[in-house]
Amino acid sequence: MVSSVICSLHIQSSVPATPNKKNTNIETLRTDLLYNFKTPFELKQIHSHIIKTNNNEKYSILPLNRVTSVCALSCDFDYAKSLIQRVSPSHYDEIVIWNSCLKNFAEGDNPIHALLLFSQLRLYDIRPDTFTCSFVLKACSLLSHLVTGSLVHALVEKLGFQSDLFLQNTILHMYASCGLTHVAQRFFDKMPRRDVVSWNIIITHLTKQDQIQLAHVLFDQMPKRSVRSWTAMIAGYVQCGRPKEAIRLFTLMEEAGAKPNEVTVVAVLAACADLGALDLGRRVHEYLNKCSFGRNVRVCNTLIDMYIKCGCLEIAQKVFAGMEERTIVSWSTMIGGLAMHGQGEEALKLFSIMSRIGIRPNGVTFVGLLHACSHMGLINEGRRFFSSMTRDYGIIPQIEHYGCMVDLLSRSGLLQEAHEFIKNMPIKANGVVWGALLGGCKVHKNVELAEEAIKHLLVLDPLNDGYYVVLSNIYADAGRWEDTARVRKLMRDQGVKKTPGWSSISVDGSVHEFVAGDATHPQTEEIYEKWQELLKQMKLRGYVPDTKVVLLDMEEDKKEHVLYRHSEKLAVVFGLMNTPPGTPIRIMKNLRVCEDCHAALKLISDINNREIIVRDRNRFHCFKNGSCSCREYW
DNA sequence: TTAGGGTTAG
Repeated sequence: MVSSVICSLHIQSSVPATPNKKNTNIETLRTDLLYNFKTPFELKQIHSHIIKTNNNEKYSILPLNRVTSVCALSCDFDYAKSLIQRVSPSHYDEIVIWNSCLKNFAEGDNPIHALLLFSQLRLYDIRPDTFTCSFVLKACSLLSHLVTGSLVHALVEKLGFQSDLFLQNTILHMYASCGLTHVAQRFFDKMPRRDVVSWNIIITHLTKQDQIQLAHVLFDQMPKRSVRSWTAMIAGYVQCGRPKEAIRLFTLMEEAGAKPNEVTVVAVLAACADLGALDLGRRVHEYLNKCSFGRNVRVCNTLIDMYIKCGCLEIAQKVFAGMEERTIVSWSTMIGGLAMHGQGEEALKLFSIMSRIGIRPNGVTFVGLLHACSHMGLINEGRRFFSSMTRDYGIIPQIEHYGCMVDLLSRSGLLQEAHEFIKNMPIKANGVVWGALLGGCKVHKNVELAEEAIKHLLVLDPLNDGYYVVLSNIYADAGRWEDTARVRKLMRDQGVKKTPGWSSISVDGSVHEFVAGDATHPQTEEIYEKWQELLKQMKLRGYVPDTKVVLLDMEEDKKEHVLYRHSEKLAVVFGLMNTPPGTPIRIMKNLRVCEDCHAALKLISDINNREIIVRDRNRFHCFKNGSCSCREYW
């Protein structure tokens, strides 16, 4: 291709110089060629053309970035060097040109090229300046390349660049990126001068190392904070699973008058998603509508995730539909969200649309798809997706995918096949995988396999109370009360305590949290009165309390009493009393919904003509007109 | 021509 264009350049040199349309096109071609050569060979062809046509002024428009990039990593370093000197020796310092090339490499797809070029520069005795060091250190940070990083650090000292604060920060960042917390901390402590960037680097690093408390101590000590300082702490709290602290800090940030940017917003929305804090999430959305970054893809992706996890699937769909640009994260979030909300068919439809327009799925997309299949009992479809991910897309299944497959098979009652599947897995099964089998054993009442699953779970995840509870339920279901007692004793012996269940509901911006048997809420009396009223109506419609879910040794009527005070029932009754008729009631729960509450909430939704949306530990249940979106599959 | 932060599975 290039040769033919070179040829046309030769032809052009013989045609009259009168400007015409054809000439302009050939000029464009010439310029294209000058800017688009890809190999040293092509560059040399251009070079020879310049020499042959004696067109020396062309040297001045040779794109230097391209000349250096194309030659730097080939064996033509000498050639590039000589060409740089020819191009414009009076205007440019040679190192500036190499720095520009280093910058492109460090910020490009293969930062290793920056390190290779740097070694060439050293080999040719080209003296680095502060910029050179900074770009190479950036590449070292990206590659966690400690060897070169330390070498450049030593060079910085040797060349006397220690007073350059920019470089000091870059070195600090390099040590942090290489995971050398102690070295980074010592370096930070010894820095003769620090600015807000130095503090931000060390704080961000500590939050990533789960040292959030130490990070907060430094945050409090900072002489001056920037938006990035606030953002680093807020994002740090979200990443280490403390969304409440993240939101508290965001409130302080607003009070301090700092203006959130797109990264702050992503962190805050993620915290809202974790907590189900819809009110704040909505407020952030309103803020976004007035901001320049309201259309940022990552911001929109997190916004979608927030609405999904706060139970507002339709708004999430609207945000998704309105996006100008979508990434695979947008599609995967939406597919997973639909599955979580029991809209499996919609999830699969969205995947077809995505495939049709040529978007390539990733591993997370398949987790969503497999969830969708699992919740709809689409065994063969799930099997097809599982084999397609490797065959068609080269994605190696991870433990999450195996977990989904075991869940799919177990829920459908194919327990033996699920067990075989686990035994044949190329990677070691974890607690989630065996837990999925145990869950299937509960639904399909298979005591023997449940015992096999628990044997593994006691080793893999001995402190997880949920597994003991499920096994105990399985025994209770089979009328094996002695075994139920044995599981409870095992729990006691192992020092495992049942996680107290709680449910929360947000009304007018305040969150009301209820635990089982709650008597602390100011409206307790009214709530229980309303419940008794409701219970009568429910019983008229055939509600029978399912006391087997109560694992305590007590008489039946007492068990009923315990059952009636489950946290989600209290939260729903509170919701009925304190929200306008006809509006949806949104509940968040830390554990899975029990069978009795599930049956009760279906009836309550019908009696009161209310949509009740419950987010439990695993998924959403949307109760409406007496049925649930999970179709009893949970 | 140089420094620091973000999204989906749980």
